[in-house]
Amino acid sequence: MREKNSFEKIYDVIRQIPKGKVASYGQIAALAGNRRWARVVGYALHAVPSGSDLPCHRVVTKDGRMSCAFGSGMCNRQTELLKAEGVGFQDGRVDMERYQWKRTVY
DNA sequence: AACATGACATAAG
DNA sequence: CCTTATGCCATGT
Repeated sequence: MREKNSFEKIYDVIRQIPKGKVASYGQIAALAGNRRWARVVGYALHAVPSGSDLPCHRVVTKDGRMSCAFGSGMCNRQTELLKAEGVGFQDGRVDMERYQWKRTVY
């Protein structure tokens, strides 16, 4: 099974997301190497193997909202999980300005 | 190889 | 705010 490079990078980036923070698809895609991978990121999460440590609930859209396409209406569950991690929500949306993970760049 | 679909982003109306 | 269109990449049929 030859793992695709893209997926590995994407998974790696997502795994680096600290607790209590969230990252958007575009953000992850950009950190993975290309921002056009936003779709691939979504596909990667959909293709994530079961039992992975991938905090998919920390991955949100640019609106700070999930696409509700997780399980069967688990979208609300993700929000709860994030709140439990200390992420603040506003109007059903994450306060991206405060909780969007900003990769410590040097 | 071709077409269609997708857990997205951005632009334009 | 919503819909439509385009881009980009991967996967399934």
